[in-house]
Amino acid sequence: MSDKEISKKTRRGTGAVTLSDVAKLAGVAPITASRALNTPDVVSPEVRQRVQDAVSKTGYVPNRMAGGLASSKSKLIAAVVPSTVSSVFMETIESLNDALFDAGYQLMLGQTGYSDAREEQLLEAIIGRRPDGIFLTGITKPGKGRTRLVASGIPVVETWDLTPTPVDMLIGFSHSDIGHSVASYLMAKGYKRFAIVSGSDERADRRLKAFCAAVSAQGLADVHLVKVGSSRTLKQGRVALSQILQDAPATDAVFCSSDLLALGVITEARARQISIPQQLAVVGFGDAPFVSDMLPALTTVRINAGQIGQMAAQFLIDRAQGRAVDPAVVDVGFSVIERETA
Amino acid sequence: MSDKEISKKTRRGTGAVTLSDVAKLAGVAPITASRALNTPDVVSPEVRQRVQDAVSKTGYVPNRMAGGLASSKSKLIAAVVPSTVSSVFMETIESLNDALFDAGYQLMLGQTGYSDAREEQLLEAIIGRRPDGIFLTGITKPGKGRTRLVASGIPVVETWDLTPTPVDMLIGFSHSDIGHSVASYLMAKGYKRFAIVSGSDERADRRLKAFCAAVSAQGLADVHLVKVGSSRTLKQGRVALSQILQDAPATDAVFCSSDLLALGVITEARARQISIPQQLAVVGFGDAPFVSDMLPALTTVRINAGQIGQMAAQFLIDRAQGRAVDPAVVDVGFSVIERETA
DNA sequence: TTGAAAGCGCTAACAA
DNA sequence: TTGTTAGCGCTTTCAA
Repeated sequence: MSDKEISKKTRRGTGAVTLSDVAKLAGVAPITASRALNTPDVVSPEVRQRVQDAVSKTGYVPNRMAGGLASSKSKLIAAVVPSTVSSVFMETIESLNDALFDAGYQLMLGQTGYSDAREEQLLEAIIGRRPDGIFLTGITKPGKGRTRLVASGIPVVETWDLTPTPVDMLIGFSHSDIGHSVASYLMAKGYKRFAIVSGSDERADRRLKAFCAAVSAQGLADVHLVKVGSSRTLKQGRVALSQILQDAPATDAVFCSSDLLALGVITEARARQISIPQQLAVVGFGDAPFVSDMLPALTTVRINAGQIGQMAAQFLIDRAQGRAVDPAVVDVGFSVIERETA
Repeated sequence: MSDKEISKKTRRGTGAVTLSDVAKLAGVAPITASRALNTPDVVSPEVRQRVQDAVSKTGYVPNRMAGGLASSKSKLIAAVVPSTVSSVFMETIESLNDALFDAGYQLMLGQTGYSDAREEQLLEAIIGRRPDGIFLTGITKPGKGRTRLVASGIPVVETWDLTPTPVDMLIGFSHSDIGHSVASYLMAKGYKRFAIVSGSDERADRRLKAFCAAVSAQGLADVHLVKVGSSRTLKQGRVALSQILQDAPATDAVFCSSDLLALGVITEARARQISIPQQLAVVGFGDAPFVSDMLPALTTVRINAGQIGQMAAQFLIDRAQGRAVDPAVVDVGFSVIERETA
């Protein structure tokens, strides 16, 4: 009716049901309808009911963009992972997402593909959404991205690593300690000639360096190193073992930077009738859900990925709701899980 | 300065740099700054430069929530998966996300944990964000969720299955055809007594039924069925084979509803010195990246998961930008990949 | 090519 | 407990 009259310079919305529509139907002011939905206890039971009915009748779904703009609370948390298919990180994301959803938050997921340029773009896109928190896999290197992140004032939790200079909160573990522990573990078992099969990322490098340092501290021979790409497939593990056997045939223990690589090494060993762990020991990294039931069961480094996700969710939610988080730096540790391959 | 004067009843924003700040610094109206950023060619080069400089100087990051509210375009796409750790779906999500990001869209990820109630909640939360498109894993059952989805008017692409009654767009393949094809494949190889190890989801059930139908059409013995939970671990595959050997020892071929289950069956067979494929054939589902390099290499059903993600992104973006998508229903098919286990 | 005005749908602040 | 008013930060519409 009145549509025609105000046709001049009137912008129509999407036609979707708005809070005003609901309020009108319930015979209250929009703000009262808002309260009936968001803070029900502050509204009389009768009004609450009328609003509820109006919501049901109209099929109203609140527009969170508008709510977010008005309240400066997006109820959105962004997470950045190198890759989505790698299940090591996704275990964390799964528990993060679960915990967030239960608290009424949505997850935005971005993947960097291990590219710094992409990470930079991604961070800008994320900040543009004004999320209430940001989950990062790994540590942020100094640079434009980090500066923007700090400038945004958005709560950030870095994970999966340790650093003396976190952007904000931190939940991780020491990769150096892992390298050291695995080396010690293997040396204690009497292994003497080591090889490492490693993906090319910075954290794996730190495990590797500590491993080598521990080995040379005992006066043992240099560690033979095989680098694979960032994809870390079973196939690469197989190829790596072939190279090791060719270039360093005396190798009696291999430390792999992922369980899948370890599985590849084991597979290749089986193809060549090399017995594990008698002739060759293998240690993985990650403790993927299936490696405990493999044959032979994989000795590996266990990270409590689910715990990282849960804690991160808690930290982020606490901060989003104005509570302090203390301590804001947590070392969740790791454990070397002894099974059959070493 | 003037802050003090308007202190009464003035709501202050987050203190972040806004478009107005940039505009002021560039000496233009806000709308001109907006145009300089969003439609640069419609603005004079000189003004464009001034605005760019102001952006750099201030570190301005546009508030997409505000932009979205004003333009009714959120540049957000939501995706729903049953679980995040299962890499079958994540391969699709990865390519979906890549394609979306390149087009300036962000991905919101929700997981249902295979629960209908949760899916319902999730859908409501998603619609509240007014995404420009929704990616769904599987087919939406009639119900409140589906009704809301249709009512929202948001472009939807259902995937990973086929149905004569899609909500909107559809990219999938026939699970019945898969069951039938695998049965035919195995029977052609001379296998006669079949078992199925299946997760409890509706799509696996359809593969299973078609498999059984094809088998009984040839007058062969009933298919022995082992159901596992929704988690589908390697361990469950091992347990399943134990059960099969006990309850149906004459079984000569097993069709598993996931590659990981198949890996479990193979592992258990190895533990029991059952030779594959001589004594027992095994077929998986999914063609996970590592199964081709296993020993023995897994015969499985390949789904082009990456293609599904890419197409879905294209469909959703096209529709979000007002272009029609035709055809809106695509069968991407599947293939039975013959390797060593069958 | 630039700008003024209005409003997207909601909530914070204040008042009653 | 309820309502009024004024924005949140941006883009659409219309006018120059």
